[in-house]
Amino acid sequence: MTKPRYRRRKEERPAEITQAAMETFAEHGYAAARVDDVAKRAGISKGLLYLYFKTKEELFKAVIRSVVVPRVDALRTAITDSDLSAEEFLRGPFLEFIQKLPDSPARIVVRLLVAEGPKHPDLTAYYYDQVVSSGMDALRQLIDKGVKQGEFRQSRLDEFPQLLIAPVLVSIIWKTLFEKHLPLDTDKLLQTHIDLIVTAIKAPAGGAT
Amino acid sequence: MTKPRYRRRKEERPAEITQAAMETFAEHGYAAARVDDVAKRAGISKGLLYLYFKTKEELFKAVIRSVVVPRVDALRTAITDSDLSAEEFLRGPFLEFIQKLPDSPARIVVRLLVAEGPKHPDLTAYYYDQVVSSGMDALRQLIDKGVKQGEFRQSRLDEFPQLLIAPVLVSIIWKTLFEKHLPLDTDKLLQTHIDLIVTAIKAPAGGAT
DNA sequence: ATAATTACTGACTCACTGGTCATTAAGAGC
DNA sequence: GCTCTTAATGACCAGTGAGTCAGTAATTAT
Repeated sequence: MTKPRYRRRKEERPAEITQAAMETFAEHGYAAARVDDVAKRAGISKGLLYLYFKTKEELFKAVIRSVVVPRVDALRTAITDSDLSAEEFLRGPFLEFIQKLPDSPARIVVRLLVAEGPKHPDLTAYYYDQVVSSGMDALRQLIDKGVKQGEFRQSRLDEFPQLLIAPVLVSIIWKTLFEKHLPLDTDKLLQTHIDLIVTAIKAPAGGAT
Repeated sequence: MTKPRYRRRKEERPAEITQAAMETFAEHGYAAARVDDVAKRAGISKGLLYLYFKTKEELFKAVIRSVVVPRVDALRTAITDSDLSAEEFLRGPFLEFIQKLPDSPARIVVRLLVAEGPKHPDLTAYYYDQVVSSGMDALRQLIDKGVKQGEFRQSRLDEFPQLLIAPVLVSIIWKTLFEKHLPLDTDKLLQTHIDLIVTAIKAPAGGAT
């Protein structure tokens, strides 16, 4: 009755390693995180990790991708599936979506990207294509819809959809740095933000049908 | 006629080293920056650098402080000295101030803080006290003044003054990461933002004198 | 001029960690 | 059971870079 020293689990390893890496990067950042620690956390040897990921940088990219992909899909389907008015969508599903971000792994991604992005141009490009570009398109589309329907007045917001998610960055960075000094009710902050924006761009009363 | 191999310049060294460090950190981030390179850039030996700064971390903190201190003073005096109305102040000096940030060393500070902040609690505390806390106070004061004078309606913006500077973060991070993919007119973005906010909180026509 | 002081140099150490590889053993196939 | 494949190990190597320190030379004091 000798217990085997390990089990072969080819399928599960990559996801487990990625997860372990994310947690380790979250604690120490990319540069200061040791590959050995990632391996330990995943319950494997360093050698095995290098069987699945060629370099530390590859691992890094895999982490980013693993977080980004599902989240983007979620938002995109939410937008296309919905038949709410633009305002209702902003106040409903969109608000909900951004309220989740500050406590999700997105927080770690932001920190990692800001810190390491400039040194990984291909990763930044990937993130830009997958998240930023399509996210902006979706938001612009939403705003334009609101304008066409007469809900919203014409404004320069559709030129800068980034303004809609700016407070998410504030929330994330606040939680990363200042939570201990002064806790921030990010849900309420984001709610307030949406209220302000909608107020600003709402068409004056007496519009179309 | 032998030129001396070096000159003793006790007074100027610290500032020069700090400056060189900021440039080096800007290029590579804190972790990946070599102390040797900072020294070379400052035109001195590594040994001398260690005479002025006990550790790399000390140097890091000195860099942050050197950028932060003058900038905060600038804003604070701007606010207290001005006798403009709240709206005029937002559209004038305040807009000007935040428009300068994305191309100033503040950009580097943000990147460094997001990346390394969690590992340097005392530095984060310092930044919170010197910049965040007093900055928020100043903004809140400004908004309250606007409300008292009847320019602005009561809103939850004074609970979350962060919303006023949120787009600055977007601008900074955009310039750090995505400038090459899609240049961003940050001046116009910030202008748009102020327009929207002012529109949202402006009191309905027919107010006080 | 000479001595005393100290800003400054640069070669060295040493801990650390990313990445390799020879070896081991789990599990599949016969 | 026996053999073969390959998932998995862990000791090792080599590069790197933070921090040290014995010595040097610029400057000041006498």
